[in-house]
Amino acid sequence: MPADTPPAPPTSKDVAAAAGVSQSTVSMVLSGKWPGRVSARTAQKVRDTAERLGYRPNPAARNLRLGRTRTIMLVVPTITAPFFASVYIGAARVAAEHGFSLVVFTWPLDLDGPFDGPQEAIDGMLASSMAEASLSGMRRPVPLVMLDSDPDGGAPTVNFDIEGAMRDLTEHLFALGHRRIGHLAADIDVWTFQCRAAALEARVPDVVTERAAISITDGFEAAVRLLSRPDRPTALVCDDDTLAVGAHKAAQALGLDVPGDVAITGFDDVILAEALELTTVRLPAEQLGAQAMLGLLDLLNGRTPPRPVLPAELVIRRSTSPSAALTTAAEPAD
Amino acid sequence: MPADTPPAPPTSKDVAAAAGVSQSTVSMVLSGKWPGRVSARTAQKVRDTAERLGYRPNPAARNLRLGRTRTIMLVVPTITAPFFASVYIGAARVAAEHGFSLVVFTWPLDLDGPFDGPQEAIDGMLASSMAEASLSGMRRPVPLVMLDSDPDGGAPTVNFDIEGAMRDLTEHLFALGHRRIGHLAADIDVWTFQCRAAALEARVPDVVTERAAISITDGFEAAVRLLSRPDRPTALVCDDDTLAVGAHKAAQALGLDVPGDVAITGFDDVILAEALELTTVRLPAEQLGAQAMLGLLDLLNGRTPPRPVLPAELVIRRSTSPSAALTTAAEPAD
DNA sequence: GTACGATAGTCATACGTATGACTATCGTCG
DNA sequence: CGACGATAGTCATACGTATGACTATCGTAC
Repeated sequence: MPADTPPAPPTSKDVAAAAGVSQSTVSMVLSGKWPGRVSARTAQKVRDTAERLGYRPNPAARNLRLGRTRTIMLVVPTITAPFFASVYIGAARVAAEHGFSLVVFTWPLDLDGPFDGPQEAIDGMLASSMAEASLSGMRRPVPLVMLDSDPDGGAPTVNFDIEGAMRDLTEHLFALGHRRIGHLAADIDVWTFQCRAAALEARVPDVVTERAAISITDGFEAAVRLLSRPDRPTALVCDDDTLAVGAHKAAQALGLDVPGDVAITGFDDVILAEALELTTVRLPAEQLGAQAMLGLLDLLNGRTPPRPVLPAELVIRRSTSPSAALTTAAEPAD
Repeated sequence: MPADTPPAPPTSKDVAAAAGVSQSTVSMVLSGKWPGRVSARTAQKVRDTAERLGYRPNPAARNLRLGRTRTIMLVVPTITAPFFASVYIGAARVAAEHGFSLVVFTWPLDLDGPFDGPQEAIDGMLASSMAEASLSGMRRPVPLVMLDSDPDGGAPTVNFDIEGAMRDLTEHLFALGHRRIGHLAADIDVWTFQCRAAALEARVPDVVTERAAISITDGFEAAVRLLSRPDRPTALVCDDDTLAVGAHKAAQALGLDVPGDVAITGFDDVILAEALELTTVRLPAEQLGAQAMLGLLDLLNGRTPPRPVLPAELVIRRSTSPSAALTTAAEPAD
């Protein structure tokens, strides 16, 4: 009596036998290439039996034969941050639309060693600039698109228009009368944050900067330092919404009203910013992932991908509200 | 002149040739099984040349040969929610420790159709209870562990001690003098939320309930309804931190002080709760993912997995602060 | 009637690995 | 000295797919 193992899934050979044709024919029909090699009658018969048997091609066999996996790896420091999760969503959607799947590889920021992820099983990589330093250890060149990274760095990139965002942001603050601006900077030495610092310093002559790890508590401490200065800034520009939350708490702890005594802005527009009604810069993270995936598909098809620069939108909320500033903190400015 | 294609990665055959042995020997040495079939001398020679050539086994060939992929799929409604991202982290860590990789499949809540993810390429699944309804469409039985789902539902589960958490939560609120409690419930019909409602109603006789989709704005509206009742609750228990944020905003909008006029609690303890200083129930999401992955490994090895129930911890913060309640809202209760 | 091009398929093989079946060599024991 | 068990390998094959090389059939044109 045969053991009742779950029946093995049908192979193309099973379909061939059931349809009365050869395995090659099944393969040719289902691949869709080979325009005139199979008659319409036979093709239909094959498709019907494949459907009836519930045939699905074995991915391992296909990968082996074709020498590719249709799998892309996304390398990010963490997937827990909503920003990177959104990047994932955008990239995964485009990947799925093109028959690719996307795996996440989290490469913590505190690991500076060379990359040693599963390189062999993938056709290409999307890598956050925050993982850039680790990419040196690649054993063989893998098609690569960098996210929010130095456009002159060699690999194709997809970027945000940080300068435009910073222009809108500073003009907004200037219009509210802010002149002394503090910069609560992320203490990670990657391109995107360097870019934010440069863009801010280019527009605000006397910016004062404190650096902090991206967390509420570290942002809190750095903001306390900024807000305790004799020449206390009237606005804090934070590199990240999480830091802005810390800054908000710091202001409260020091008895300062937001936005009356100090305006606060974040970056990214994750749900935290909505919850605390923070003015922030909305970075279209899903678009970043989607565009990067499209660029990678270009690369895999031998085309040269574009290097898009995605617009970032200033989202004005209560933490820089002018009315609050005027009614709470000072007389009308003019 | 040969085109300068990137050199193909070395195969076990290349290693065999370089070491002067057969391909079988290479395979036997590197697999580590086959204790006495190869002499120590030869084995070392094979390992050395493999190292020298930078040989890595081709995963597709291995998968084809062994009929498995060492890939697990995690099915969740969204990876953007920090809770599920943490589940992913925990599961991925355990998976990596055992040589498995983890892919994410997001199965949106609004899709009630049968599951049609890439079933063939995986050895097993972890599925959130929020995707449970979709699992009927599986073509062939796949080893499965359910997350935070009905323990009597057939598949192995990993759960939180919701009843214990609700006991701690209600006792905390009772101790603060709260008697009329509103329940801001998630309007998703899955086990975990049914469980929360049941646990709450078992302990609080006259709970009033409003349901809302899990978002700040929907939570806001439902909370407004709750707080506008003639018999306005003095405490709102929310099924989710996101809902609690909406409730917080609703209280503000109605001119109610938190926690003076109304106490608010959330669920999950994501960063939102920290940012708004919400009392909440900390669900160990990473542990959930890790334990589920361990259970799935048991299942794959023919063992019967345990059905752990993970403790949930009450995290008391400002939104139920007793001192604020006493000083702001009312006279001392006794 | 045969040569030929098109049509409609089949055949054989390769991808790289893992493993059951087989073999050669050697030391030892009866 | 022949048999035999252990040791140390090799050989051959299968996994399921895709595809270049090959073949059979037929209608048509010379």
